[in-house]
This record gives sequence, C-alpha cells and structure tokens, in this order.
Amino acid sequence: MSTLKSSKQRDAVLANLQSRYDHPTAEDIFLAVREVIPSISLATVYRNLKLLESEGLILKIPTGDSDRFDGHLQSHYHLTCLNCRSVIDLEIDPGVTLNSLPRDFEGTVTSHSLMFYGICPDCKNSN
Amino acid sequence: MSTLKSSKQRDAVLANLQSRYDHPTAEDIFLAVREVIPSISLATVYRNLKLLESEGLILKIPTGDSDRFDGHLQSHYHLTCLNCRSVIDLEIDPGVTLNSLPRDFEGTVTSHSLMFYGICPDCKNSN
DNA sequence: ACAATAATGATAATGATTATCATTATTAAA
DNA sequence: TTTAATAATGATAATCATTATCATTATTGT
Repeated sequence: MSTLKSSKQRDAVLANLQSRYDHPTAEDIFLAVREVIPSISLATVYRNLKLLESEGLILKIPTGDSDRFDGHLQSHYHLTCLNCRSVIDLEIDPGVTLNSLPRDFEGTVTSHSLMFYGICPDCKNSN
Repeated sequence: MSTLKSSKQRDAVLANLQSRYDHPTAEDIFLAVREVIPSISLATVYRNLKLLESEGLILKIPTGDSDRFDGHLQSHYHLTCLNCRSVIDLEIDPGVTLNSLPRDFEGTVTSHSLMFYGICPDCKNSN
C-alpha cells in the first residue's frame, strides 16, 4: 500500500476549504487556490479532494449537479437554495424530531431529504 | 407555455417506476421498459424522468454517482449500502430525534446526511 | 546525494445527462 | 375525419463533471 507524501497543493486545497463557509465546487476551489499556486491543475484539485475525503478530513456533498465540499466536519446539516443554488449551513438542535424539522428560519424550508449510509441486510448476511 | 400531451412511453416509465421498490437508475428503467416498448430510446427515458420529477410524480435521489429514481412519494428515507451500492427504503418513526437516528436495524447504519431544500435568507430578502 | 515512489500538470478518456433535429403521434377545432 | 399545430419520439451529437494516463518533478527515508 502507498504511504502519503506531503504536497503544498494538497495543503493549499485543505486550507482553502477550512477557511471558507460556503460550500464550493471543485472548480471554485481550483480558482481560489490558483491565486496562491498559479501552476496548480484542476486534476490535482479533484485528486486531492478525493484523497482528503477518504481520509475523513473533508466532506463531499452530492447535489444532483456538481458536488460541493465542506471543510468543517461538525455542522452536518445543509440547505440548498432552490433559487440561487447556494448551499448554506443549518444549525439544528439534535433533539428535534423528524416531524418537527425546521419549516421556518431566516429563510424558508419546503422539503428535506435524509440519506443513511451503511450496510444493507443482504450484504450483512452474506459474510 | 407548452401543454402536456400523453405518450405511451411516458406512461410506461411511470408505471415501471411505480411497480418496483428498488431505486433504479435511468439505465435500469430503460432496460426494463424496453421489454415492453422495444423501440424506446434512452433519451426518452431521461426526458420523461425529468418531466415526471418536475410534475412531482416521482422523486430523484442524487447519490454521488448515477441518480436514482423513486415512484413512491410517501417513504422519504433511504439507506445507501456502502458495499453493494443499492438504495433501500428505511421506515422511520417520524417522532424519532436526530440524535437517536437508527444506528442498528436489520443492517448497519454508520452515518447519515440531511439536506433541506428551500429559499436562503439572502434570496428571501431580495424580493 | 541517492533510490524509491508519491504527486504533479497536461490532457485524453469516460460516463451520465442534455441538446438537436428530422420524423411521428396526439390533440383540438373546422 | 381531415387538418393544422405542436408535443413527443428515436437517433445521435454535444456537454459537463470527473477520472485515468503518463511523462516529469518533488518528497522521503537511507
């Protein structure tokens, strides 16, 4: 198995992601990091985002169009604005129930989707 | 604006989606409907899935890879199996709280993601 | 310094989805 | 029931996000 080697490109991608609170696409990050490392390639950004995600250092947010990324592991809940397509953080009391999920905050919530990740019964039994 | 016209292809796509409880991709649906309408095109399946979703008759589930579709509007919660990549329904008591979300059922739940859809404060205020 | 190899930049390839366009099917009205 | 208008289709090209390839460069432990 391969051992990680450090690189300033990877560090810069992670630092950028941890410095911002929007939820940028790979392209967004590429444009931002290029200000610091003009030679960086888009492929390198994608590569490192994948790596950082598998290391558990960042979060990938699938959205139907381009994936978004989040450098902050604590706040798990997001709102996708159906108007401007931005993704923002949503602070929620973890004691809230599914049938009382936020309908009203500074904006408006019209729906939500909840996805669980794990092992399905079939896979669990065939081991 | 255009008025909807009926088509047997669209009916067949919807019927197929409502008859099954897995969460097929557009390709899966194409293969199934082709058994009934051999001449149907993959583009027609995509077209009608998009149309049916915008009509609110079906649900699109973004997953990071190919989108999945759901013909059943009631059951909102899903589990993505990290092993076989299948998406299955998960029945959850709506009175359950976020910090007591299912960790154990017939399978295993390791994490979850909750996405809200609506209008962000910025867009709401600029109207 | 050196050897081993991970990371890079450039770019080609892939895979999913959407757009185009000539043809066909559906609809409402004459 | 023809007809005119136009939505839907099938075939396929185009697009867009992401991944793979590959020759070169950078990092690491010795």
